[in-house]
Amino acid sequence: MKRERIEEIADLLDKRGKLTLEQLDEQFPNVSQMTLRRDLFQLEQEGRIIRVRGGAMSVKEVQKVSGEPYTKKTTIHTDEKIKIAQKAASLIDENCSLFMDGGTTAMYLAKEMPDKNLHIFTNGLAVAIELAQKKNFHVTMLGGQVMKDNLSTASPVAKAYFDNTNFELAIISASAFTPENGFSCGAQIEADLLKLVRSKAKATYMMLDSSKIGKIMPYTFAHIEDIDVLITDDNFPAQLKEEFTKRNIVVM
Amino acid sequence: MKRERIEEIADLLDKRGKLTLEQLDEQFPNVSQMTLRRDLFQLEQEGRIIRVRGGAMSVKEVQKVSGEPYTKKTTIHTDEKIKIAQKAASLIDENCSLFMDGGTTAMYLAKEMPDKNLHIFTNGLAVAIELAQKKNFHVTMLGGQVMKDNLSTASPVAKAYFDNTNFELAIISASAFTPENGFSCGAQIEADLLKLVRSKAKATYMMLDSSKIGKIMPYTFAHIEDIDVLITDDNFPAQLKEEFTKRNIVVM
DNA sequence: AATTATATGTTAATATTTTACATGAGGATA
DNA sequence: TATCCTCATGTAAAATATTAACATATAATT
Repeated sequence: MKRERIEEIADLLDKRGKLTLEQLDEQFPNVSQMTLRRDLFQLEQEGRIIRVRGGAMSVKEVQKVSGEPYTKKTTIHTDEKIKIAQKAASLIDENCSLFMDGGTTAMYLAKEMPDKNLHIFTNGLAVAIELAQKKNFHVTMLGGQVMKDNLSTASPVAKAYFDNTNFELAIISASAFTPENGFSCGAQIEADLLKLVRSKAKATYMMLDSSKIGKIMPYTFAHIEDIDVLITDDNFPAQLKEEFTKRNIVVM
Repeated sequence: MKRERIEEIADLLDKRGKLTLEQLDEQFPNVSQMTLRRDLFQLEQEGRIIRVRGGAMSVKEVQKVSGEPYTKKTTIHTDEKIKIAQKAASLIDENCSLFMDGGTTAMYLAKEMPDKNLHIFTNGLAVAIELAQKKNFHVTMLGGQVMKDNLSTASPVAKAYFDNTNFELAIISASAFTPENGFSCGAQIEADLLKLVRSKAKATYMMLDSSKIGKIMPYTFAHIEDIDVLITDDNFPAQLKEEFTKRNIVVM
């Protein structure tokens, strides 16, 4: 009953963003202010809220203030990305070994994935940290030069890693896509890595939100026929979908 | 000059994550607390910090997914570690190539380091992210299995990376130290990596806050005579210092 | 140099938070 | 069931931090 109240407070704070002790007192008339204070203290210990003079605020609220911690992109496509991530997460079986890239969508995927026994390789620093939160994951970080814009690594030496390792699945995403130029990204070294990953994996799942369509980036790392499953959002053009399905590529 | 001070406060907060008014007062002895309060108020208005009882914290700090989480209990040894980090930072020359480990002290060091042209290798995920914030740093992440407790990587394959790379300096820290057992840590694979790093570096600087002294962890990766400089705090026992200096190791 | 406006300092008043101790509810044990 | 124990909660005083109000200084403008 203590725990329930605390969770209720946390929910309320996530919803409202910020609450004064007075407001909390109104919401919970049957306990004293001191108890509420102690609850807030505990939530603070758990890292879920920040106590400020007069009350407390939700950590989530603060995190919202200026969008993604490491990308400047505003969160317009956030909802789509989360949905794509959820779809992708539903495709992952237990006891499998897979590669994830270091992009924003992968970040959401990392959060959505169930905490099952999985071996995961990634070249994303933030993704690796997120994955490391899950008890049952075995996470392997690929080394290499750190790209500051997307906090991923890439290195010609990565090949050395892959020589001893196997994964069934590659779940990756692209910065840009057109039917003619395929899936592309902004760095040569990254493209090389992704090609390598593709060749190593038994299957490649591509996560692509529709905002990427029609854009071209300098380095292509895959063409339509190179992938097995395309995971996208509802705005994906029907005629483009045709292009994939007629090549026996699942679009979802 | 008001603006300058405010920016300085903001920088400091981004670096430290959190500051008490008392700490701020020490940093700015020529203005009154009230002025500092007003500065904090303004920064809060600008959405860059959050004022909490006793002081303030950086929004960036809160936005950080993990790394050095604000959740972690305000460690007593924080101030010592910052001082150690500052000493270490003062030793780093421009245009040099160095290795840093993934520990907490390294995290502080990453924040304290001046944004000069440097090549830095690290096995710490959070450290790499922190280093990537600096424009002039060339950061290379070592790959390997991610250790969840300290967000570092280690791998037998790391050797492959080191074959092609050189660094002059290794700045590392240990989880435990005794004169008999030397510098030790909690994972075999980590010890192996650190030994490798030592052997590869022209000089090894060890950061050790005095709380580590007298503790023993399972895997020793260096003995007293293996290091060149010991960077520690004021509580470092004088007789132990003797042990180092008589071997021509600089203690600072 | 005079006059504003802005920034800073000082202290008292106010509000919040913490501490310390008291009470009560529920659970386990004999 | 009585007793002891632990944990959650309540109360009020004490400690601490914040704000408000006013005084003074500094910089800026004419």
